[in-house]
Amino acid sequence: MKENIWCLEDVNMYHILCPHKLKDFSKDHFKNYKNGDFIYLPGDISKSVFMISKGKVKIVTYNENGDEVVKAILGKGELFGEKAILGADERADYAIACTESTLLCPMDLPNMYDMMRKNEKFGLSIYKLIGLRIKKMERRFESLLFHDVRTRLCEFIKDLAIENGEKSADLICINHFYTQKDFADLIGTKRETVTRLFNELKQEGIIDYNRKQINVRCLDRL
Amino acid sequence: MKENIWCLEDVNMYHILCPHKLKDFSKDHFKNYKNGDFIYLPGDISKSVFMISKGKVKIVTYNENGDEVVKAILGKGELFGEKAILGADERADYAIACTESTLLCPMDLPNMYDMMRKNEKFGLSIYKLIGLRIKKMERRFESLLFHDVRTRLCEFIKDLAIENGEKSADLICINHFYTQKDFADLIGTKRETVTRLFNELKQEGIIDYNRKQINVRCLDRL
DNA sequence: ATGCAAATGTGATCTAGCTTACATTTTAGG
DNA sequence: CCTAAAATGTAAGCTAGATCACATTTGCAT
Repeated sequence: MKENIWCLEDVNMYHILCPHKLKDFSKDHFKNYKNGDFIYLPGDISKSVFMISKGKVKIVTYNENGDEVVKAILGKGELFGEKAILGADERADYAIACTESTLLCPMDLPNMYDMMRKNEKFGLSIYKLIGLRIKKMERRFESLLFHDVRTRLCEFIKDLAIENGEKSADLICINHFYTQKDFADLIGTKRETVTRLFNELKQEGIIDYNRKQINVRCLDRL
Repeated sequence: MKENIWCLEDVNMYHILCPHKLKDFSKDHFKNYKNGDFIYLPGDISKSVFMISKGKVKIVTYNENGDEVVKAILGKGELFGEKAILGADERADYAIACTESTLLCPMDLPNMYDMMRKNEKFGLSIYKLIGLRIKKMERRFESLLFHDVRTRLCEFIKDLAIENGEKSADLICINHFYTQKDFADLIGTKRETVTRLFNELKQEGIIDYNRKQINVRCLDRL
């Protein structure tokens, strides 16, 4: 339910931020990316923020051992690169389109600031979005501190179900773009453990799954 | 290095934000708190943000098992309750003064917003501060994901040394307000483990310590 | 001063989840 | 259509750090 509220708010954000409704952004165009295209790289100067209009985007870094670590997979209506607003002048990670024809709306920073000053509603929306991001991060952090791996995975799937799930009859169907390695990165564990847990949950009749779908049988047992 | 820069920036913030320099805040006064005083409680409506002018403030929550968990201990020039700016209307944790005569400058939200709109420099400072907070959080998060407990404790002490340490001859002296339980909470481990590690580091001649001081003998071996 | 609660110290288990080490299945690209 | 690479599956063994169970020290309140 908390999630539900957030989710609604997210949608709201999209309507407010979506440049179709914001003539001031008329200069900016939507940009199309193919699967695998880099949107930005670490070290690039941050001169814009992106709103996803269609498709999925992966945010990725490399840790000190050189392993690739997925930090987030974002979808329609979500903002990224938003640390630019907060004064980061260099990108710190990779943003990679991970769907064919990913449609993004880049929003120019100076423009952005201008709008935030002039348009109260817009400004507040941005704050709220950032606030939401912080809340999410804190939630993840606390989950990492206090919950074991299984609980974390269940929470993650639950969130996915609520945000992207399609309710059909008695089960919720999640179409996603995560590999088991991605799940592992995002909840802070190893791939093998994720595999084990997925099978455990399947055995227990809580979920069914294949590479790109999870079907949740009982949300409340997650 | 990076820490140093952050630290400097923090100080900068203080100069910009400190209400002495901001006549628009003339209505707001400094407020004095005694050791143990509650500044706010979970559920309180968030109508202001606080800047610490003197003393220390503990931010505390209770996890689902009902254990008290320290989330941060903040000092002069640091801001807290700033999630109010980002649209949180209720406080989510406890803020407790933990020094005799803790001096705070509460900054009213409506005022704040007003200023942010009118005064470009002020607005940008706020963004930067929040950006800094996010960066810090991400750093902690990554440390939790990738480093073992000992490394995390060392990083924590190193940060303390750089932020609060006083260099005297060949060692850096840190005067602090943390119990071993606090350290444990903040780096995500248990008190017993912290005790063990403190002694380990002492044995190895890297630090010396007592209840309220840590003397770092070799920063680079931490 | 003294007595009690909080903070610290230390050892003996115990275990979740990492590591390692492969096997199998699926997907993409020439 | 075939092959290599990526993604998944599974099992045995190991280890960092949690837990439990106390002892000791410190500081504060009366």
